Parts: sequence; structure tokens; C-alpha cells
Amino acid sequence: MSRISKPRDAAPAPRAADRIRVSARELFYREGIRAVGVDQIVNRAGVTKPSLYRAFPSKDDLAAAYLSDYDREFWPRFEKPGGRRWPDARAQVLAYIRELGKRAVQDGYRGCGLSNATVEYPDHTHPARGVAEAHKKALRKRLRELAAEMGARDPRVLGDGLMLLLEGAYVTGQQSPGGPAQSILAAAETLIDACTGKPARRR
Amino acid sequence: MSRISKPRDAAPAPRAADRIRVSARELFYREGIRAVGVDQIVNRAGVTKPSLYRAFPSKDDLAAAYLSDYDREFWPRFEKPGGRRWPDARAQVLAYIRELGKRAVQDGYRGCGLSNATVEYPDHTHPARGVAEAHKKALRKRLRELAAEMGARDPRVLGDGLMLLLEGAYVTGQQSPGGPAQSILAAAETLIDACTGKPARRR
DNA sequence: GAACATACGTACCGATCGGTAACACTGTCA
DNA sequence: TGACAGTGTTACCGATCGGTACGTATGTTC
Repeated sequence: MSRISKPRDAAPAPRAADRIRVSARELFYREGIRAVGVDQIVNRAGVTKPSLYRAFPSKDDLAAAYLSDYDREFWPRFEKPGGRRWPDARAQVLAYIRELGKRAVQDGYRGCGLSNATVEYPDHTHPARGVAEAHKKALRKRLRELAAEMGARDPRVLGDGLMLLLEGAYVTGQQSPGGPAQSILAAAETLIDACTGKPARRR
Repeated sequence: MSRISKPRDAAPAPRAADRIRVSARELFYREGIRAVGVDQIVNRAGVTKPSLYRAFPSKDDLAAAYLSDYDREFWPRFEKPGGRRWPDARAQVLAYIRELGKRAVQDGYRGCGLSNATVEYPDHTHPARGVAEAHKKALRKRLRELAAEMGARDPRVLGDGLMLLLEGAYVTGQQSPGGPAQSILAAAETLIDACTGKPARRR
């Protein structure tokens, strides 16, 4: 019971910086980073512009923070799709893909915030791009690991192939509802089976 | 020989509108549409702003024109990859994918201008988006036709699967050089063979 | 040469962009 | 009580944004 320097036991009213992160996250994801002005962000957050610039050196750095948050929230969705563990690599990947396939054919879907950022900012020196590139590099590595666990003859081909399918679903999902992402589960199953020597399922 | 009202038989010095189309095309593709201002475009084209607005009602319409040009130039690359005809659907698609795989792992690659535009403009009412969505719809349809020609058991799955691989290569190719697009040819071959009942190649 | 249409340039518009200076207010902690 | 950190308020900055009013050069047609 020493409450040394804890401010309060209840939630201490969200800090301005947090409110900004939340509203930036929503607006950046839905409308794109370049399309959203800092005034929009602070208005939605119910704070003022100086508060933004006290917490973030620039809009570019806020964008990088948004992508860091996005990256952090991505991994649980990927490693424990549906909020639970799966018995093996194949089941885990297919569970993630099943959920992605459902999300990505719905109206209003906006794909992956990190991939979208690399489209908006081709310049490799942009702070937001560094976050996105690092994320994609890690995802690629992880998919190759999972492909190896599945017993792929060439884990690079299966890992990369799955990554292409994922990214394809991210981007086509935001082009129009009911797009080719509806077939990602079947395609991924077929690809995995063919790369791991399973008897070809009649498809 | 009635040259009724033909201006001149020789090339009459490129019109301002054409110069604008060319420079807009280069800048929009390399840097993104939102990132490029109209001043940049007219400077590069060596013309002035009113010339732009005499030829195009707005920047948005210029963006739509850029995408129309992009769409028109895409189809020959897709239907006759390498500048020549191919014996069957499988060979044609794989030839396109082979070329794509080479381009998409190089430094400076910027993916598909039409896909990039849908990322930059989520609003379905934007004039540029209409062009991009129509293109993607046509490509999807064409890939399903080609999948059927290949003898796929379910042409929708193979067509959509190939489209996901293509789009995946477009977007990952611009994230960093040497990305997963390097495996697109192997992945596509595997997927096609598995979907058409070919004996699984050792991969 | 007069009349006209086409094409282009100079100069400018209001709005919005990202970002900042200066100061008042509030609550916490010592 | 006083110091301090965090926030809000107001007003502002220069740069750039997309877009336009208006005059000028050129060539064709009679």
C-alpha cells in the first residue's frame, strides 16, 4: 500500500499524446497519410496543434509512430489468429488467411497500413518508410520460417509465395468489394500442399 | 490529295497537352499523384499552368487521364510479353510473370500505377479511381479466362490466385529491392500445375 | 489588311499546408 | 507556498496548394 508515486488508481484521463495517436491512427488508415492534415487530427482528438508538436517533432514522425503502433498490433493477429494458438504452422497461417479473406472482400476495407505507406512515400529516407520496410522484412522472414516448419521443399518459394498472396489480398481488397481475395484461402491451401508434397486435393 | 483542313503533314511540334501528359505520367508514377503539384508538372513539361487547365478540367482529371494512358499501355505488355505471341495461355502468363519478377526486384521499382492510385485515393467517387477499378476488374476477368484456357478445375481460384500473386509483386516490389517477387515465377508455376492437375514438379 | 480562332504567358487569387511564438491555466508534488 | 510539467488559447508564419482573369502572340481565312 505504498502508492509511492502512482498518480491515481483509476484511469487518469488520456494524455493528449495518446488521444492524438488514436485519432491519427484512424484518419491515416482510413484516408491515407498524405490526405490527412494535422488540423484534422487535432480537431478529432479534441486537442490543439501545439500539443501535437510537443509530443511529435513533425507530421512525418507522427506517421512513423502510427506505423509503429500498427506493426505492434499486427503481430498478435498474425501469430494467434482468432485469439488462440494453433497446432502447427500450416493451421496458423491458414487461420490468418481465412480471416484476412473475409475482411478483405468487405466494403470499406483499406488493406495494410504499412504497405499503403510505402506506396505513399517512395522516398527510402522518409521516417515512416523505415518502419514499414522493417516490418515487411520481418514478415517475410517469419513466413519463410513457417514454410520450413510446414516441411516445404523450398521454404523460400513457399514463404515468398504466401507473402505475395497476403500482399495481393491487402491491395486488391481495397480496390473493390468482393475481389480476388475471396479465393486466397483456396489458393494458399493449394500452394502449400503443392510445395509440401501433399497429395493434390481435387480443386 | 484534298488536304481539306489538315494542319500540316509533318509532325507539328508536340502540343502542350501532350507534353503535360508525358511529364505528369513520369512524375505521378515515380513520386505518387498526391505528392506531385501541378507547378512541378508544368515546369517539367516546359509549359505554363493555364495550358494545363485548358487541356484538363482539374488535377484530378489529369490523374484520370494518366491512368487511362497507363491502362492502355499495360495491355500489350500483358497480352504479348516480350513483344511476341505465345503458344498458349500458360506460356503467355508465365512469360509476363517472368518479366515482372525481374523488374519488381530492382531498385527504384514503383509497382503498378493503377494499384498505387487506389491506395492514394480511397474515395470511390474520385475520377482517377474509376479508371483504376475498371482496369482491375478487366484484369481479373481476363485472368479467369486464361485460367480456363489452361484447363483449371476451378478457373476462379487459379485466376484470382494469379491476380493476388501479381498484385503482391507490384506492391512488395516497391518496398525494397530483392523482395519476395523474386519467387513469383516459381510460385505461379506451382500454383498453375496444382490447379490444372499437372504432375507436381519437385520444388 | 481585317477578322477570327487557337495557343500560350504573366500575374495573381484564396485556401490550406506544416509548424511556431507567447502566454494563461491547472493539478501535482514537495 | 512555490516550483514545475502539461495543456489550452490565440494568433501568426512562410510556403505551397489547386485554380483563374486577362492580355498577347501566331497563323489562317476571306
